[in-house]
Amino acid sequence: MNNQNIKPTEGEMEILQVLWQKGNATVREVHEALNKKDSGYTTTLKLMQILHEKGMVERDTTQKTHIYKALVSQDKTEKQLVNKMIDNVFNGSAARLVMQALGNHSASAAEIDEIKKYLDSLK
Amino acid sequence: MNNQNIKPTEGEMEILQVLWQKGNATVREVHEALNKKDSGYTTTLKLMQILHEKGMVERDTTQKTHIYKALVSQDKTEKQLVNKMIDNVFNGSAARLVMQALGNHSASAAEIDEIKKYLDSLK
DNA sequence: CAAGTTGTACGAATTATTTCGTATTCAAAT
DNA sequence: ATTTGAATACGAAATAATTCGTACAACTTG
Repeated sequence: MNNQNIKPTEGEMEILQVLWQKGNATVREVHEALNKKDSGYTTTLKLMQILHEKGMVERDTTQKTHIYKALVSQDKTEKQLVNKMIDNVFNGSAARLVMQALGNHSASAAEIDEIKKYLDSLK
Repeated sequence: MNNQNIKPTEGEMEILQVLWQKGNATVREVHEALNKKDSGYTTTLKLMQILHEKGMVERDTTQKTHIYKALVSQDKTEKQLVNKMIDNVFNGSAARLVMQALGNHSASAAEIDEIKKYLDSLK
């Protein structure tokens, strides 16, 4: 199996989000984007170092201030997490998850149309 | 807010699943349903006791062998977890989660039809 | 009734995750 | 050059979650 197991923790996930959104960023940028009142700069730093150890991000260390970039793709990571939830929570039924997601967050009419279009494209 | 915060851990979640499916069950029944090779009976027991402490399950202790039953609803719990994922992973977009869930191979043609029907019913 | 079996209770060890304290390095500014 | 500020490194504390060992109670059943 070609299966790289991407399993970011919740804290790691928050950081990856920022990196995906920004493309690349310094620790300070990430830390400020998250602006957590409950944890300090070195916590963010540490988490990013751990992400690096685990091979989920790369960094440019040619300058004093390192620049980080996600190595795992947002798409793959999201798929992993969603699949895990489908298995763990919805007993393997993607449809059940979808309905729960929509029944819920009162998706707008526009969103619903978008999803229908998407469903058609799957055929 | 009337918001009871249901936040089962992954291990707790597995047990709740069995309880929802079976209606009620003994520790042994749950443990066997899960058949984990990597953890013993007392682990399952402990987790179920913790669920009880937290008020997520109730139990009938009139007999020697206790009988457990979920107190939190499957629907509410699923909603919580899905919402959390929408927020944490999909930046608040239910539609993105849905598409990610369906873009997988997890959804069969039949499932997709079912979802479309469901979408129509939402209007 | 004694021995074995099955159950609960629960503290404590283990493992995972997050958070921080502190040392050190580098660069800019006085 | 010295001070100051902003950065990394990293061990270790704090917290959370899982797992287990072991004591003990309650039922078989021989």
